Amino acid sequence: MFLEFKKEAEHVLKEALKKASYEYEGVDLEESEHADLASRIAFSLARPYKNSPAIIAEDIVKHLEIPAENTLIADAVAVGPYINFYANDLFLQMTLQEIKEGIATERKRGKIILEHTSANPDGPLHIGHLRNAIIGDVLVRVLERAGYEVETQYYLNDMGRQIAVVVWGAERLAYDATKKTDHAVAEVYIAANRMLEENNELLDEVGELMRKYEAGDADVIRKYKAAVQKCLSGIQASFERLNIQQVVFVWESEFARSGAVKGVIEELKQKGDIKREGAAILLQLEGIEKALVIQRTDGTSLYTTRDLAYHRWKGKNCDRVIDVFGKDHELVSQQLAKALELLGVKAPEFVIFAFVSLPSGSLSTRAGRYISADELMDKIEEQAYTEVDKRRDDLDESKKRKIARKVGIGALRYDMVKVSPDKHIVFDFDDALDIEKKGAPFIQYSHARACSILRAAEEKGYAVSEDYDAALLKERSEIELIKKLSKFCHIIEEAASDLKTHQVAKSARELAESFNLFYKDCPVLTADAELRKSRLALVDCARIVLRDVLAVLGIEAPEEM
RNA sequence: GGGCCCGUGGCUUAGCUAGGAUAAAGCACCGGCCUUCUAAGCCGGGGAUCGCGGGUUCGAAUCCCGCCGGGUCCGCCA
Repeated sequence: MFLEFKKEAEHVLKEALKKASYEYEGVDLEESEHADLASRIAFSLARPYKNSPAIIAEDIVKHLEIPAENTLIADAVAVGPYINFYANDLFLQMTLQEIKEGIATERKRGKIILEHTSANPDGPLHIGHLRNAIIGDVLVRVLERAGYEVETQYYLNDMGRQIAVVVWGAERLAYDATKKTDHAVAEVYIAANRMLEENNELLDEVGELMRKYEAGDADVIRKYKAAVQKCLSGIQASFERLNIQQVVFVWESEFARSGAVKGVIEELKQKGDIKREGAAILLQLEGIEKALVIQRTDGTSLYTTRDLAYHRWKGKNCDRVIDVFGKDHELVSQQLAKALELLGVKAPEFVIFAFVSLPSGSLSTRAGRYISADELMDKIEEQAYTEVDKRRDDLDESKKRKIARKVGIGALRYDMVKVSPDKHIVFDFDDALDIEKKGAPFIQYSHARACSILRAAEEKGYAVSEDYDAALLKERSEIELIKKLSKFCHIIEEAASDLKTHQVAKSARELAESFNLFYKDCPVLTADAELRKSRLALVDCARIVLRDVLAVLGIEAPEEM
């Protein structure tokens, strides 16, 4: 409902500006701690109209006309240079009504192909991939909630040297059948790398595998598929445990063999600024100093070219392309965008996130220097279990485990998504396992409390009904809570347009905070019958929005904790 | 060497795109609150030259320039 309120305030303010004959660019209407909405427009009018901001604000307010009925605005006043808008009782009432009826998200806004994670299938996901996967997955959920149809893709780099090393290693070493499959693959990969380092002449065999794979040798393809699938099934299991939504795996090799890569190279030769160094082909892109190699001296394709073919295909098959990439892909993504422009295909929108490193340095699967997502999940769930166990010895074992899973994975997801993607993270195990009080468990706890009130109400025969009077909700904490609830759509809209998921995490925490204040201030079950009905309605609305905002974060909402 | 990103209380961060109302939170620390719907909660307290130096502006954490520290990338790896 906040969006409707903002729209109306904007309209009213624009009318006043027109009436007072001010020329303006934007109305500069923002959320504020001092009002429900505040405009700073008087500052920017001060200079052209040679008057103090306070006088101009006063003048604008004089011309302001708030409709007599059917309005969401209670009042608009000039406070010094600021014009402050306040929402009225109808706004509060409509907010609750809208939540109860279900917030409409029927608007169809087109199709998005979003790519995230795309980790090489040479081992398990590690904490770096985790950041990619979680940011990507929350983005998917935000965009879906905002009305887009989203297909999530995982680009599978099966043509690189790493995978060739895995395939080569698998012919000489046995997978450890006792381990999760992706971990078994990593062991072979690490061991194979060591063998190759000690015997450089064996590298030719790896090169031979790569050539045969690109050429389409049936036997080699079979070996590759087996190795990649082995790793993938492990990765997929981790995704499920992390509550990552369904992804479609797109194999890089398909673009190489389908002729799409050749097609891209031919097209770039015609449309681009090409130079040749021997048999290699280089593409000079506008504004980028370094030329992009699009074909090797030996005539084979490169990762970049194949990626270009992939992105051309994506661009043609949806309305928006979004890529969640690590910082190391920043230059590559700029080159990609420029080259796609040459090809006449829309460029992707990039969400670039900074690295996760360990105190000992950067992560490396090949060197075995990483913390796997599985290990982290195991430990955090265990930690969550001891926390549950500490508080709830009345519950049976399976119930405690179930809650611990939700809390542990939730805490992990929240911690990853709460910080801005361009912040570099140095991973600290103790820190990660310190189930932060104001993180996911805090929000989940608020949800559980709301559920608990509703359960107790039902037992006493006080069912939530449509028959309540929102006007009875006059306590400060009640009003604050409703206002927080009203912002849900606004938060989703902002996150969907800025592609900034960490703000959703922050808003979710603030909502939980508001609920906890209400919980403390306003007894529900012991209130008078009429007030009780209103408060029960509010609790139910809070439950719905807390559940929804957690769902957008991909965090499960337990009904008890 | 060049490009891009980050630098905010002891620690982790939000705010920076579109400059404005006392710089906002969490952790840690100190003190208080469970006979009332789950204390994973609530209330109070101390603690910040917003990396440093200039500039623009009536006004700068926010914009511009320089420097320092960290990260990342820089043609035939992916």
